[in-house]
Amino acid sequence: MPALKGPPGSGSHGSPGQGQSKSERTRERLLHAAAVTLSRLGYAGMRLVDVGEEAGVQAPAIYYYWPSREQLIEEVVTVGTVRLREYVAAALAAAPPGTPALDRLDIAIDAHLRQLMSESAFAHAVIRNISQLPAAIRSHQIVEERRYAEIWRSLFTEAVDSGELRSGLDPDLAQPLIIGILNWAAEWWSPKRSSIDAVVATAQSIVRHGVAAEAAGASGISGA
Amino acid sequence: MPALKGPPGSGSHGSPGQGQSKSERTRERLLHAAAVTLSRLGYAGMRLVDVGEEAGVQAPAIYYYWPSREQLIEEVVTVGTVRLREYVAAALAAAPPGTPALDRLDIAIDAHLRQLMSESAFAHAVIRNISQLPAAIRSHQIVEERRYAEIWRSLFTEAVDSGELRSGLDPDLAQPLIIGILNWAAEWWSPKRSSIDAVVATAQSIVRHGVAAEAAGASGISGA
DNA sequence: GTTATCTTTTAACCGCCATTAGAAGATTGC
DNA sequence: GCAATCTTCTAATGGCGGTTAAAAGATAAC
Repeated sequence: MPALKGPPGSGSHGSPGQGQSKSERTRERLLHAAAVTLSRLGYAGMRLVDVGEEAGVQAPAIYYYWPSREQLIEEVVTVGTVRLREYVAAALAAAPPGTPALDRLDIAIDAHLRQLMSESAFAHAVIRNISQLPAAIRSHQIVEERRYAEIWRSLFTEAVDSGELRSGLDPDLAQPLIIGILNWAAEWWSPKRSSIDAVVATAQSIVRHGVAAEAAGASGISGA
Repeated sequence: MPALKGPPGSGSHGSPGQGQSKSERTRERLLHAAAVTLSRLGYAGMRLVDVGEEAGVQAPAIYYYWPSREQLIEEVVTVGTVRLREYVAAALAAAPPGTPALDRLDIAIDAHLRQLMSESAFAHAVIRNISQLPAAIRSHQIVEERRYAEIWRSLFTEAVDSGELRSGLDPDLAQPLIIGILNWAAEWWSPKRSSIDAVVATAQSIVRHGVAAEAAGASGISGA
């Protein structure tokens, strides 16, 4: 009975694959393959054979790293949610203090969209599957998701408090509607269709005008 | 070898269930059950047992009406797309001639959201599954979807031509982004959370301000 | 009330896929 | 280069679920 690896990658997703053991790299390759396959075929449709194929490995090899298919999926969606949250949080944290709420909203939109469209199949896998995931698998993910939602909630709260949000707009409805703009991009966008920059800019423009108080200008932040 | 029913419901989805034979009603019940189950469990996760259970029938009974699981799903997604398109098209057709493009946009948003949130599990099933459906199953659906997309494209074209769309906004990007606001509502909205009317009004408000040319007023049409 | 047809059920069948067992290949320390 | 461990493979196993077969229940016409 070989001692199963604890999850070593849990904190090291900054710079992908250099100074790790072969085993660690295989594990990451499998996790990534699972994310890709999961977003293509869905929760019930993802076969371990597909994952193995995507990673260049036979299916049973997966059991060396995870005790079950369910655990693998659980890690994919948890990692996907965590990375998305951390990416957006980091972008916001990098903004100088005193940045207006609407500019911070632009930053969050930029980060969320980029993470979704280019950075990782993980966020993609989460967004396409949460609604169909058995509750048992979401136990960890759901915690992270709530933490992420909290970021957006506070963005809107800031905007309300500073008077930047158009009055009469319910922030508790506006927020999920705006998220919809971003998340749905995972369904239709492809690099052939347009540049990421163009999508980000258009989304920012629509959202800013869509929620800003009447007086607000149309400017944005620099091109981050 | 009992002659399989041709699809009798193909044109009669206006007023649900009164003057039909028991068989026709069972077929509709099964189709609806399939839509519900499909949106809950996804393409690969939908079991015929679940569909049967939802409809109060044993699974093999399904084969009296459809030759295979795939054909059943194909009908669900096709019907879902057709109904959505027809519902939105009808709402737009009811607008008086000369209605400004942005007001027509409000109408389309209203219709799309209502169809999605209350009218039918069908649109729901489509939206949650298109990306994961095998191409073979989408052959018919995809045609209807293109026709539906054409409605939205022309809405935006009208808005551009009449100068109601904010200049600098790419309508080919704005359109799918706006659709995202609507479709994603299927993921988060529940009747416990808010009224449909509130969601519709908020979405309309965000979209109107989001895409309107600077001079445009914030008014809408009457409440439907 | 009997017969022909329509509808639904129960009881297999069969293939697919997660999982397990156990053997073979790497890898590393010595 | 040899042994211990780590990693991956090939070859079963077992259950689940789509599908088929054939019988049993409705239904309607006469």
